[in-house]
Amino acid sequence: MDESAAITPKAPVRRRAAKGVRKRQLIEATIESIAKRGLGETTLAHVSKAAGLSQGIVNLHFTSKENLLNETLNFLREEYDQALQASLAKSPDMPAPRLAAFVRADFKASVADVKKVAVWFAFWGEVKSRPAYRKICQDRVKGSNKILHGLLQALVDEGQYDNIDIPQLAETITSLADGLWLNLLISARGMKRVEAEKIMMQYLASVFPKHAVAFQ
Amino acid sequence: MDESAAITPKAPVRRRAAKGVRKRQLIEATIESIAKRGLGETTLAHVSKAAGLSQGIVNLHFTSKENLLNETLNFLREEYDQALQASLAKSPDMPAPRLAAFVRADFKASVADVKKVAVWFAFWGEVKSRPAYRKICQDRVKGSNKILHGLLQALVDEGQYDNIDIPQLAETITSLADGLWLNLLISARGMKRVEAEKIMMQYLASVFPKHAVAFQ
DNA sequence: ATTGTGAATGAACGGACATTCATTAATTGC
DNA sequence: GCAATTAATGAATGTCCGTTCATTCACAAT
Repeated sequence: MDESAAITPKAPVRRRAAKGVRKRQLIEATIESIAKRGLGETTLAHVSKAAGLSQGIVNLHFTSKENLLNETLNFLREEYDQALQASLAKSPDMPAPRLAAFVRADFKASVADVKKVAVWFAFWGEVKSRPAYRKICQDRVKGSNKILHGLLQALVDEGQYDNIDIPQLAETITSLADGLWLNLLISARGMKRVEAEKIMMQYLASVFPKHAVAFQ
Repeated sequence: MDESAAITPKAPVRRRAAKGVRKRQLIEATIESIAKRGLGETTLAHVSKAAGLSQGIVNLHFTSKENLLNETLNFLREEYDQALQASLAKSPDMPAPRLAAFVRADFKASVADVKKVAVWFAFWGEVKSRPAYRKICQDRVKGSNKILHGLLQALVDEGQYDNIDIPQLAETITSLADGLWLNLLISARGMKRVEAEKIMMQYLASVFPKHAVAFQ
């Protein structure tokens, strides 16, 4: 909470650190700040202070604020991708459980916590006017969409489902997931991750009734 | 496009106008600016210039920028409500067509055009850190959710549908609608309103198969 | 120890922006 | 017509914030 407490207390303050370490540290401070104050109110002073470092530090490592924000969004995207891959890697190699693992990734605690979701929305809110943000957001969807298509195709084949328009179904699934994220953020009586996940699963069970057990 | 062209050309520039007229004019200029530049880059100079008025005009009518933004979001909410009411008013008085009218309202040209959606997302992006925004957004959902529950109940009764969890279904429908809006905003190969609407209808037809005709 | 290197600092700078307010001008009531 | 009223202006003000850069400091090589 208090952003001046970010310095490791006992250990003699390491004044020098590897580039990668600092950049990551600053990106995480940025995420914190955006979640707490919003994109508009986030200043470099906030970020550097939260990281326990000095004024000019962001410009040193990222050249500009704009750059820091781009890299922050990119970090979020990579983190999302990795969570997705990890979720898939753990699932048994069958279409239905894999699809379940795919959508569950969206609601894992590390991905769908309110802070992270708030930051995603902060960037989405500027997508229209910032091509750089739009590009990164599109890349996220493009990557996961490709996987999703594969999973859906496999499942349709396995279950001999008829009349399923895969591209359209994929859009529905991603849209529903994103909309549930908004719910997580806004909902008055605090919709929870598990509840969102349940809604998602219920939907998949209805589309693929023969595999309903996989979506419980 | 060019924001200096907002003055009505021939008519002798009316220097004075009713309070309500000016406020509305400024709110519309704000929406334009947010859609074009984003919330973060929107300045009072942009807004007043786009309205063809002077520097201090926003402070005169809204006291502060914060106030202007709150009222802009509120305007959007009211406009959304009215579009919903209008859509319902035109529909025949039967559950299925009414439900169709309800969701179609979300994808009417006046409501779901890219500009407006961009502005919604701009505000959603700050919801976490701005209680005032959150409140207004919650109110929007609360209002439409109440109507939605009624429609779903009526339709379930009429169609004798079993095993339908109405609150959960309502969440699914609103979430899907919001997610489709995000798609409208981000999607590379420009998802269109009609396409989003089709996805929505398809979903409803699958939930209420006996009334599928109403959702075409 | 001495020196070279580059990470880190933080005071200073300049531009942008919200807000203020004295002034101007249109409109209304008398 | 003549105040009185109030919308509107726009230059001025003060604050905030991103960026710069001369300086300091930690560390490694020699």
